[in-house]
Amino acid sequence: MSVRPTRGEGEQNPDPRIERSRRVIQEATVDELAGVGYGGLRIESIARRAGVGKATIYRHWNGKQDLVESTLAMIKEDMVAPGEGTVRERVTSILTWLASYLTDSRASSVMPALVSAAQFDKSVAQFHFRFTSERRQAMIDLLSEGVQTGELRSDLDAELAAEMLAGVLFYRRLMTDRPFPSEEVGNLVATVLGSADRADALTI
Amino acid sequence: MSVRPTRGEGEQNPDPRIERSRRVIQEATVDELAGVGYGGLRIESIARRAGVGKATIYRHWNGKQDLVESTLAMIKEDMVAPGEGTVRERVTSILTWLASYLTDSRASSVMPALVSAAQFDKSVAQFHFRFTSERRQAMIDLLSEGVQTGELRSDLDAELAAEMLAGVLFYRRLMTDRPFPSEEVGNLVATVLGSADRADALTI
Amino acid sequence: MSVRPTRGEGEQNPDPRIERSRRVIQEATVDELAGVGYGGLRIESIARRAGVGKATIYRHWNGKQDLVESTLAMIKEDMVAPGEGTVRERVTSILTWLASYLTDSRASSVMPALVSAAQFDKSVAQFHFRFTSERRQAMIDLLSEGVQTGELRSDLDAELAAEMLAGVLFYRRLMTDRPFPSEEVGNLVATVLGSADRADALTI
Amino acid sequence: MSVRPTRGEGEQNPDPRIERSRRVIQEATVDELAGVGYGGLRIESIARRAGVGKATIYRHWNGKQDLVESTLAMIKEDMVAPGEGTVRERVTSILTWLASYLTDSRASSVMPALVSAAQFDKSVAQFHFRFTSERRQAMIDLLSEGVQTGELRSDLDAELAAEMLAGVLFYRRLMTDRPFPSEEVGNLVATVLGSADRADALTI
DNA sequence: CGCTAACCGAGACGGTACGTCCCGTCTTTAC
DNA sequence: GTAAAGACGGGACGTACCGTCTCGGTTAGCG
Repeated sequence: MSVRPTRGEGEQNPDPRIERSRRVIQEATVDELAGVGYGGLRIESIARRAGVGKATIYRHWNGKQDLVESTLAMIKEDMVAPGEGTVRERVTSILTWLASYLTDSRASSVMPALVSAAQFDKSVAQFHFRFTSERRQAMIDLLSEGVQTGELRSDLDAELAAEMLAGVLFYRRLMTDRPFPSEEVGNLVATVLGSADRADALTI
Repeated sequence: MSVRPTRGEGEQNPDPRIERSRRVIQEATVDELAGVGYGGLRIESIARRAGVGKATIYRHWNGKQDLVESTLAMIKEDMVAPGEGTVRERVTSILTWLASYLTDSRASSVMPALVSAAQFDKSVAQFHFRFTSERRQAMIDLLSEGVQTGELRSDLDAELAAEMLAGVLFYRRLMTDRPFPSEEVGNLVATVLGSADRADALTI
Repeated sequence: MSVRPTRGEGEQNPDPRIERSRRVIQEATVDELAGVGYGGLRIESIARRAGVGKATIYRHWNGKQDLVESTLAMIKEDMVAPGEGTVRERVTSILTWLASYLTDSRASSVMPALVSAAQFDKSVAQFHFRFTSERRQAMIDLLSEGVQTGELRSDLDAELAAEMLAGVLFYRRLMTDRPFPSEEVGNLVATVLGSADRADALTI
Repeated sequence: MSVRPTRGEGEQNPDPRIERSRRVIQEATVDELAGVGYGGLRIESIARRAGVGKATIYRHWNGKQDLVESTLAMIKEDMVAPGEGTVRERVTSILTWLASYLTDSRASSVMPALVSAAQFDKSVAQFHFRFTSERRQAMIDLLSEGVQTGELRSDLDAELAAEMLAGVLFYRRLMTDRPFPSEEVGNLVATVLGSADRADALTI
């Protein structure tokens, strides 16, 4: 947890320098994370890049871990809204976003750092696993909805399907040097959920 | 590349102290990696744990990266042989091993470290991706064999299926705190390849 | 020089808060100086002890050096008036006061700090040497008066005698852990000036 | 006390780098002390001036105080031997050396720093007072010898005379900007001990 | 079997980054 | 306008490791 968490809406005007410091430091942190990863992160580099004193970082966060956690939480805010349409369309939309997020986004380069840090840092782990869990649950809910409405075949294991869909994307991002291209998401969805025009005949 | 690469079989007797030093240092490295990850790795800790001088490590490897790479290559040797039986059985056997490898093995705890290091270290990346690729290709070959012999349905996309199978396991290991249990590998295989007794009716 | 020097008597009423701030800050400064010396002086400690904001100190003084200088000048005001009686009595009286000043006074504990600071700080040096010089000149004048009136022997070197008298006291204060006891001042004066009853026989 | 005190004669060859490091660091320390005093001393400045890593200083000393103490002890070694001749000649010789030491010597500029530090630092105090005491005792012994041999008048208070002699020199060094010139030492000695050719007529 | 060269542990070295403390400046809010 | 509170950029603190180096003390295996 950061020393001084983002304030609630009801509070008075704080010193605007605080806002500014937190912002420039987090921006520098994202850049550094993307460039050298969690392990290579240097507080002094962040301070230098942000043009602040090292003490200013420690004034707002308790250390590298705290800073990274809070910065990742900030990035998470950028997450897409679900969208509209059939379940199949919404699933495709979410996965397309995820694929491009893992392919292009500056923020995505912190994912490997996060995966690694989560193994050895309790609080990073909590953040990482909770965040993943939320994303996954949203997908499971969506798939369950499709099963209930009959759009998806009735014997679909929503949980396993969700893990296969996400699994392929993360496998390609983390274990290979060829991230899953967003153009092929349609193909992946068709494979896991069955193609739309033969939905009645499909088994997975 | 290590300063003194593992010798081929044809070489003369080296000083046995060298052999011993390399061994105890790599053992200590595995223990440290499992305990604190790649980022937390300290050469001095390894030296202390191995009971050797720091210089002895640098005498045999060029640094942390070189040492870790060579140590991981050593671990890789432990990889299972394919086994026998039907394609479905062999696939299940490999995945069961992989699941338990990712769940239990001391060595598995270096996987997250490897994932992270691969992003920022060219040579670790090369090692990591090549190793993954070999594993994946073996699986693809196996699935293709199944398609050709008619054991698996003809429209199976071997590559995508391989990525789904492995993807679920790695997703669970890297992105969640509940690694995929080896007991459920049969279920996973049935879902992706279709259950054996209805193989003719399955589409993936 | 302090930013806002102590006002002369003719000035308008200043904000009484200013007067109060200056006072409590200087009191805290004396306490800190006595406690940790010039080198260990911390502006933040003074502010905390005085119960004022750090900025308040900088509003009235330009920094540590300025604050200390102005504080020492304040202490100096406490200096004794010469007194009355024979020259020998007045000399004894002044030295007795000086001995007890160097032995007991809270303020005396800043003397070593002053000695040290004078070597490296031009303005502290000016203050320190001027103050010492005034004290010394008063003593020389007094001794010269004694020589002229015939109370002291005619070949007395007033300047050297003054330095011997003060020298012993300061030597004991600064160079040993046994300050010169005020009870023995009579003995010292007798040694340097000759004992009163044999004044005609004495040579120094 | 320094972490690794100067070794005894019987020991084996140590790493010669240790000797060298201690030397260049102490040389740099003397220079810095002379330049900025004890209060202004910066470990990083010493390290920079000596061309060593900061850690090397902490490898050999426990901190600023320890380093300064050990450095002053080193300087003390340079102290003159008593010399020969009559007591009066030897006293004059010692004081002449002390006067020039306090006037010229690079090392003398650490004296004010020492005086100040002794007030607030127990171990510096011990060193400072002990050193002063040894010097003073040597002078007292010398004067006592003169009294016993009849070279000096019998009613001389050796202790007080020693303090007057040293007192004048230190008073001039520490309390004024005009250190006592070594050429006038003869005059001072004559005043305190009586001039040689009228020794029988002298008091004090 | 003894010599010599390689290998070893130990740890000093010049560095870099850590997280903490204080400096002197600057900004805000309360009175 | 003055004050308390405290954020800010800067820089030194003392610690922990880095990767390099030097040192004697083994130990191997060739002569």
